[in-house]
Amino acid sequence: MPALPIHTHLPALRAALKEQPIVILQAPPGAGKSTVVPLELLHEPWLRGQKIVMLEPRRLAARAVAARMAAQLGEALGQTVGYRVRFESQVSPQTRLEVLTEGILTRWLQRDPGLEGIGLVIFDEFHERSLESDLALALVRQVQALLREDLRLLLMSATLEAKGLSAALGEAPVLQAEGRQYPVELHYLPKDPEGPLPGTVAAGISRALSEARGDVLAFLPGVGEIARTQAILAERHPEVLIRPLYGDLPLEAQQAALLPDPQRRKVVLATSIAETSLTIEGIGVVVDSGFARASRFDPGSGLPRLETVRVTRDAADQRAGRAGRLGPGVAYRLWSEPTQRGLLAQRPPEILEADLTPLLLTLAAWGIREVNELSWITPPPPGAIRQAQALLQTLGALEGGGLSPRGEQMLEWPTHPRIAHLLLESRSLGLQALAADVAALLEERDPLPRAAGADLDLRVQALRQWRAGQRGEAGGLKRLERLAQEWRRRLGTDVDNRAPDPYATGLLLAQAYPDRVAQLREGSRTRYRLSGGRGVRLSEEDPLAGSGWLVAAHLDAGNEEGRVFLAAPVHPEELKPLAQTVEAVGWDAKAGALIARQELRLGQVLLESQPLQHLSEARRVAILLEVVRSEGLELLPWSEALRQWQARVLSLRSWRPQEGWPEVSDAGLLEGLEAWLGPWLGGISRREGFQRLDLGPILTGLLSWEQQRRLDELAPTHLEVPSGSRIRLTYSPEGSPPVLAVKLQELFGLADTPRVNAGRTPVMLHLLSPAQRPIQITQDLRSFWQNTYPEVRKELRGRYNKHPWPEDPWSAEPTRKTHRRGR
DNA sequence: CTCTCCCT
Repeated sequence: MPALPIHTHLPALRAALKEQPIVILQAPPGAGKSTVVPLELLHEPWLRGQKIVMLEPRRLAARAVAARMAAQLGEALGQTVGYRVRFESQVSPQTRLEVLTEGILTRWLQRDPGLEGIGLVIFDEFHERSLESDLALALVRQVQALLREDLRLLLMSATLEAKGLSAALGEAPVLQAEGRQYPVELHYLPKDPEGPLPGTVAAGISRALSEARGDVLAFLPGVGEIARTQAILAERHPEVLIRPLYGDLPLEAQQAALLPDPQRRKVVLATSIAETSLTIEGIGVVVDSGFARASRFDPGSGLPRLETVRVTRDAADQRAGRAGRLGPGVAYRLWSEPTQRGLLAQRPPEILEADLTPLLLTLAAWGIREVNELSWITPPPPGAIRQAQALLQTLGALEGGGLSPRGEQMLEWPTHPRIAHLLLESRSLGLQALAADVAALLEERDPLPRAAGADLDLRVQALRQWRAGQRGEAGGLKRLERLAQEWRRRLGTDVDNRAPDPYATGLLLAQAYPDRVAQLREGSRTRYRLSGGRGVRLSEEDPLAGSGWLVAAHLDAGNEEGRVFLAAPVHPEELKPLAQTVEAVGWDAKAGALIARQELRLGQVLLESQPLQHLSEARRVAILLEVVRSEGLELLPWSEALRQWQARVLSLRSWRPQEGWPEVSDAGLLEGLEAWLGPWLGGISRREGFQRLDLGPILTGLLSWEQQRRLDELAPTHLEVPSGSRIRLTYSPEGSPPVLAVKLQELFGLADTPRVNAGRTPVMLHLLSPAQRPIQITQDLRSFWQNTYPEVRKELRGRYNKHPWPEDPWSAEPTRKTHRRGR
């Protein structure tokens, strides 16, 4: 075995693992850690003959690493060294070292939480911080703490963040190994470029072609930029071979980009797929646009959103490192040095940006109610947790905070909970064969070009036609069929190659995506509203445009409106079993009317609505009372007399606090609304109905007979004055003395201020002129006659000469008339 | 104008 840098660190690593439950090995790419370390540890005494498991983030890597190690032992795969990825494994009873993709371990743990027979779990490429590796680590650490103190964990990481990681893991020891990478000379731009990216990258590539040697690898964010850059370069450098490279490219085209061309110099225009997943031979120069596309889960809508973001420092280093695999290389970074200093060190761990539905289902199966029962390096964010819980609830996977029987069934299917639910439901719908095809298509890359539009049914057709015999390699259909075959096997169903029913496809999609049922908006052919609440759009040319109802499987949350990439039409009647019957009962404030409808709803989307047959009186009254509470007592038909009644009762309440007069202020009435108003609301269903209430008797009912009698006696509505007039009193709710507004002439002969409240409360006299103008306000009539009247008389006598102004008011005849017509 | 990558 050739000596790799890692070999010098092996004694320290052995010693650390002997003592420590968790060890971190930091080694850059090329140090040989993935293939050397597991084999070297296989015979450690502390393993006590138990197996080693190593986790890889990608299937390709799991197979390749296992194969390299088997070759080093001179064995076939599946002897001492084996691997497992979904639906594929090479292991035997002799296997002592198993390389797994990360998710496989999580599934193992469900069945065997003690990890029996395993002595060491190695996390390779841990710095990538995939959702699965964070979850696997959290679970395995709990196993270690509760059941398996002897279990050892080794985290292998390529980046320099080992210190922070160590701190998060109880000061786990960190070993650092050197890499075996050739130096890469870095070039920055004097300032950040402006204008469209393809032009900038094309210029960078021209410079790389003239200044450096070897093939060129350029990193761009996505397919659009790659195509535009290719167009510019093809004109400028006809002598160079240009190859695009991205995940959606057919396999043959990908391979063409990987191999060197013997005749021509090659430029590969790649997405971030070439950072780690694919290695290109013969690259001498890297040109890095500095941008990448990243998917972020939007917890608000439950939809992913694709964003163009600046690369992080570790990604930029990884990109540049691609030029230093065979010899010293060069990398052109198309940004400035100040910008470089501002780059984020690493991408945020996936757990912060991903859909957490699968994670939450796993946790529920693990019996975890509260995510922080586990030790996380980065705890999952609350918004995404809530969204995942809501979705699992909708899919019927949860029950009383734990896993439901359906949730348990879902876990038996190695796929996203949405798709597991679709597969399970296909049985009762009698659509198993179609479900197998649909599930495969939902998981894999789209076999058709984007121009084909969003119709999922076209994909089912393509898969079925391919299967029926007109086979070619195009579009990864073979891969799709392998997957579909697995689902058919598990569903116990046969191939069906007939033309599919697009509405059946839509019905299946609705099982997986009940939150993505889309109803066409009125007056539009492309704009839809999702049951989950968001607005989404199809492209104008899409053959599905104009369909009234769709279920969207793949979409992008977008900014204001989302975009649909994959969908199928659906009959709304077929959605009824998924929908919820909701009683829409309440008050439409705008229309001023009671609403009582029974609605069949799928989230925000209304399937059906009909008047509610039985609205209980209690509910109706409760709603109406709430309306009064929110709109106020002014909704009721108050008259001046009733407001006075209210003020009279309140006056007595304040004058005679011991007597138990009721609290009939507006606030008090609102407080006790149910009791006094509730029984009268029977027939009301519109705002006008309140105005037809007979409020007088309703309010009077608040007083006992005795109180009603005493009210009239103690706080009469009117008083008779010497002239014989019955004059209205005006009470105030605060209980200040009631006002008696009366023409002065009507009081002649009266010595003292009239009183109410059994003689205890003198009224407030507003003495008026014959023209009803106030002359004086007083509670002391005697003093008025004595002190003020002579002056008033002098002043007004001339002006109102038809009225009597006797010198002696004490003995004058009271009158409401003028002189002449006086008796 | 506008779909990165990966996985049970």
